[in-house]
Amino acid sequence: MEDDKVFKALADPGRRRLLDLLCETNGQTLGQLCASMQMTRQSVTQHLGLLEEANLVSTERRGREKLHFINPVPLYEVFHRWIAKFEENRLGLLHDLKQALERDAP
Amino acid sequence: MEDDKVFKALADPGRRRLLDLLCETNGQTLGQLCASMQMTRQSVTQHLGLLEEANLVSTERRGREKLHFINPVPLYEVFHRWIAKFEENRLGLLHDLKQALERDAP
DNA sequence: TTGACAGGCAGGCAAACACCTGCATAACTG
DNA sequence: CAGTTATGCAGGTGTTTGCCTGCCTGTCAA
Repeated sequence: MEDDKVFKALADPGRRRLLDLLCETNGQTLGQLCASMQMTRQSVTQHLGLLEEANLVSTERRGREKLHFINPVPLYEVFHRWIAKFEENRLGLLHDLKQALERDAP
Repeated sequence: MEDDKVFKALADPGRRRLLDLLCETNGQTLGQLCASMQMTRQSVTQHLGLLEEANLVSTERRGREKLHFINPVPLYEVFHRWIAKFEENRLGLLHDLKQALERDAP
């Protein structure tokens, strides 16, 4: 259920770029992020909002500024769960493939 | 550049479900997948098309049937690259966060 | 207090998306 | 061959998305 927000948040190149920027320099203000983003401040705000809803960034107000911090935890959780699932079936998948091919040319 | 297709392909719950189904039983036909999908065959076809463009599934024709096989490799590549990037900066991120907080209340 | 700066909120618009219906094609089966 | 089965293709529709403009609120500094 939460996974969906994470996947959808990562679906946009701009949002992935924002995560990259925060990965390089954490705790940037909205204005700082806008300076690297080639789009309107309002658009950046919207993207950051989605990232925040997906729990990928957390924010903190300091006076009239808003600082943005990256939160990689949901990334780890979602990815590891997925990797684990496919890793687990990896040998099985190869086996199925082999069987399917042999069904064709026994 | 290829990453974008992978992320976009994973953004839809239906497509993630298709990957799940193929993970359970690899090499299913379009019809078999449709039986588990609560949407029109044409919609499923469209989703499978996107998954194929993202190199997450490969197909093979057998007579009038089309078999679908999952390809977890791009998943590993993309995820591992991302995990590595954030993992690498993990301590750095915590450090930045601490500094930002101390800047506020020294 | 006044002006400049940082950000929030509302609405509009075009493109993308997810879903569908309807018809066409290819391949097994009797 | 005729009928059924498995899939392909074209197009149409309602919603979501990404981006914008325009205006409002709150904060700092002279």
